Amino acid sequence: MIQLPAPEFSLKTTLESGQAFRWSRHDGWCYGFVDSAILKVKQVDGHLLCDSSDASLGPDRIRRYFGLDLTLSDILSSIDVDVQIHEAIARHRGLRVLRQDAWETLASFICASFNNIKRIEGMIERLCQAYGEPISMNGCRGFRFPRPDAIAATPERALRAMGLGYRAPYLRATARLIVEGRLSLAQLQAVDYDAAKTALLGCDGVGDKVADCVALFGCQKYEAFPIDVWMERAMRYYFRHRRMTRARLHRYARRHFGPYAGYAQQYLYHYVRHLRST
DNA sequence: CGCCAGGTGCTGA
DNA sequence: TCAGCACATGGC
Repeated sequence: MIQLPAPEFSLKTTLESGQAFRWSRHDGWCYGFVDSAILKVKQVDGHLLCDSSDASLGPDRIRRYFGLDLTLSDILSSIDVDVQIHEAIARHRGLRVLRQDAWETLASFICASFNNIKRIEGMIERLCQAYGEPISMNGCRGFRFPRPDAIAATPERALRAMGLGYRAPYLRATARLIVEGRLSLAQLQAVDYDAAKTALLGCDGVGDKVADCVALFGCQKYEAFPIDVWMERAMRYYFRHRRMTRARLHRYARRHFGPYAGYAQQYLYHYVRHLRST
């Protein structure tokens, strides 16, 4: 059992903020995957208690996964530039942007387009059960996220049978791009935001929004600002009487919030999605 | 049943 | 550059 300090952090808010689609909760513990290992984790006071299926998933990677190596208060100060984001921060302080595996993030958000989170979770779970490697921890069984070559080798009709709909050919084509070496996900970690986004836009089924999600959640590009229907709705508040295309909203947001615009996006996204329920 | 969902690709102005 | 449209599917 690993214990690590987790100041300025809310595990629950972070895992429920729509960044990751494979976390679940059973009797007080959160179960999910970090890369290809199962992680069992719970927050107690200012610490995380962790148990992992694989020795390769150590404290360093867990700390990085949850973004605990960054000082949240500094980031939040830098984006706290108007009353809307101020309210979102006040309500959900502790939310952090995850650093997930780039391939899993890319594949997941291709599935996420024009879709709802419940169904996205179901689609991904079926993909894992059908094409991922089985793994178990303390008798708890699960399936790893399928590797690109497994997806690339699967006929389109089989992917459609997983409920992917028209996204099936997109996912397969993108997997092929990676298998054939025409897109290096490792490279995306090293290059800057613009270069990473341009490369991602070369994938089938990847437009501005999905590319920004992958850049932000899978490539640590904190200036990425994904705009989906919820964010468009949220930002309408910023421009009450003007019609704005997503491209214009995107330009504005990046300039307005600065190098951690992605954090602002995630706080605003979570905030507007919970306006009704709280 | 109708509406919505962490949109994209394509077409035509 | 931007608007309009088709695209699959299931949750609510």
